Amino acid sequence: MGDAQKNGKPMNASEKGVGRSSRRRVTSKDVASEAGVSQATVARVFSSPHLAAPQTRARVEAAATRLGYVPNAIARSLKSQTTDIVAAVVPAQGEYWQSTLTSFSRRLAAQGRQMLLFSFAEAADVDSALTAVEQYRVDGVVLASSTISQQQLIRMLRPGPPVVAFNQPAATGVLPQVSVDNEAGMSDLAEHLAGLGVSTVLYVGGVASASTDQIRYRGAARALGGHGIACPYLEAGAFTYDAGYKISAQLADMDELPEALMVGSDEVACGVIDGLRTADIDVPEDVLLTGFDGLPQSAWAGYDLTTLVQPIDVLVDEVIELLFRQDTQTSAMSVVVPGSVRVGRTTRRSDG
Amino acid sequence: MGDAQKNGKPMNASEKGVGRSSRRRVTSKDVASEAGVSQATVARVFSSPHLAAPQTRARVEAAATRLGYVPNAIARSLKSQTTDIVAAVVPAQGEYWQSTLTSFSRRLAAQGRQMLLFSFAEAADVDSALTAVEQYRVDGVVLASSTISQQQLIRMLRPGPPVVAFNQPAATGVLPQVSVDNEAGMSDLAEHLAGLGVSTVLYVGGVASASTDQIRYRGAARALGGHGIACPYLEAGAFTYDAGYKISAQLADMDELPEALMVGSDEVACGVIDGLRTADIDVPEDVLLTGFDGLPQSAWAGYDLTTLVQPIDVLVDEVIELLFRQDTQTSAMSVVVPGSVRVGRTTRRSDG
DNA sequence: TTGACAGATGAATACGTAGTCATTACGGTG
DNA sequence: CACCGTAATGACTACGTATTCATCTGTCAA
Repeated sequence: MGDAQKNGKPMNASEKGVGRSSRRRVTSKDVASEAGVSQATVARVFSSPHLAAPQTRARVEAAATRLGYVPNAIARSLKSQTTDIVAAVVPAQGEYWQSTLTSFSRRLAAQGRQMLLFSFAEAADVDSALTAVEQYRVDGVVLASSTISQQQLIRMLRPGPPVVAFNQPAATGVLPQVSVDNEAGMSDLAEHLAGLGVSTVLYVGGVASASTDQIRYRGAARALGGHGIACPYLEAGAFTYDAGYKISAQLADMDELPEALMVGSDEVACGVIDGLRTADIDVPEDVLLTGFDGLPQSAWAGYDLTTLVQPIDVLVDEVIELLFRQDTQTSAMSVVVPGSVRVGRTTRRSDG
Repeated sequence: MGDAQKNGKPMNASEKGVGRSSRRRVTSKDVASEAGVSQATVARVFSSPHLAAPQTRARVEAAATRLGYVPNAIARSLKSQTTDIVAAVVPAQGEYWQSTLTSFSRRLAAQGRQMLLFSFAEAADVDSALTAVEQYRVDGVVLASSTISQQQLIRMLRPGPPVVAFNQPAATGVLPQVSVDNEAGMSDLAEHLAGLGVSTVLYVGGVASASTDQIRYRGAARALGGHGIACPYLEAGAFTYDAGYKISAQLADMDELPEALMVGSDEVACGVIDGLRTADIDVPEDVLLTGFDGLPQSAWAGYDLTTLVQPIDVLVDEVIELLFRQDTQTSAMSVVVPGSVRVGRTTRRSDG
């Protein structure tokens, strides 16, 4: 009550009613008058505490707590021209992307940044997503998806936040890019098969037009070629379980099965395995099989794929570093991270 | 040159250099002077076009295109006190949440809203996530996770954006909430088993303290009790594949297996199936099994679970509607959506 | 011709914060 | 005691937009 008297001015509008029940959000101004300091001081206490006297800081913090003050990030963003938000443009489908998303989100959170998520089902939706990305002045953009067109990539080159492509080799030279070493990875898997004495191999790709698919196939074909092994290509049509399941019917109809199948992604590989099983073809007894990506499901005992495990946390860290490093010219930089082969049951024949 | 002369003032700082190469973002002011109108008119063309003369609108739009103007959503948010952003607080782990995320994201995008993603690994991270949520003045918050504490829920009750809990029965009465009918769903599965003549059942839960787990178990116990069937509870310890895989060792060690296992989630169920298989126990030959959730993987031929399919799109729509409906008092509203039983191979014995 | 009126536009302002600049107070040095 | 540097703080402004209010133009009816 003493305080109320000390303040000679009549209650102003912002104090009408009990105040507690007001829906209006508390601002730094409110805290200022509550603590008996200026708005500038309140701002300092929250953004650069070392510039405020300890005693003042304590008083302001107490007032802020009392009023339930929470700094307005929107206003801060407008003033500071930085949002602490990173946009992620990611396909709605596919196990792989979903598992990378949360990794991204956590890494960013650890830095005090947030992730604005844009997922798209159709390639056509990418444009509207990019438009939205431009409106929110995010601090960085991660483009993930092998189906984003070259033209859409170029669109992001106009003045704006830094952009990094994720696992999208087609972007090399156009945008800074981070990906696993697709070619070497598939090559390693091929060498593994060759080491097992395999002499006939069929490659089952996802989408032939996707750059990751092309490069992975190249890795397989080259390595096998070095051993005099041919490697025909068969397209599943999508990077999905269903596509793998369906294409397996064609495999089952073949006059003679190859000794091994190299599948372009784990999710497709799981579909292929299950599909073959319905035709009474067992993996690995009747045909060996390799995957790619290292999805959690690929390690499930029901599948236990031999696959190339992508070090997702490393990839994510590289992307973030590339986004926020300031020193060098990163416009055409491409970071390639090696994966590691995990040998599972699908390349282990009981009879050796 | 004529224009330059007309403007008596010398070039100001913002026009230094060639201008084209400047990194500075184009503002409505820039467009205004380019089009020879006021900033207010530019704003009108973009936010309420009907208030501008068609001819003016065309001129402004042309100028905007020429300059590559993109409205600044941050500034708009500050002025309009609305961000068109919805925050989602979601656990980093768990297949289930990942599949709902993209559904959310797409629905929101269709409304011109974006999703700010907050994923947390530890329950302790929830608090920092909620703090961040409060700073960005989002238009709505979706809380998804059975491990968010009551206290954390209550924290969100302070004046702020509307909050809806997703599949979190514990929030009922505290926050508006949307979930699948866990009890009825598990009850339906139990009836299905009872219809098969099963007389001994074991329930394998995820986390006993999670409200979803409790309610699902209750559904199973009640329905089975109605048939005079007991239903002991066993806790896997987490809603993960690994937890299911590990707990299956305990099942394999039992003196006598029950006729059926009711598992609290599909992901755990997959782990249980694979784990039992290593002990040479086959599903469904040696023991029947049901899951819950209707994950994509549960429909994979390798598992083909009998499970309760959650209508995720419906749930998501309900959440969004609850967030943005204005008319009614939604503070204690709880929406429960029925799921549907999908019968798979795991409750089909070849011998009937 | 004049008044009323609607349509179109510009000037000014507010949103909530962070930083620039100016002011004050204070302790130490010559 | 005068001077100066530093710490602490307040007044003020800019960030880019949407909206209110006032102004202006042209049309139509009286």
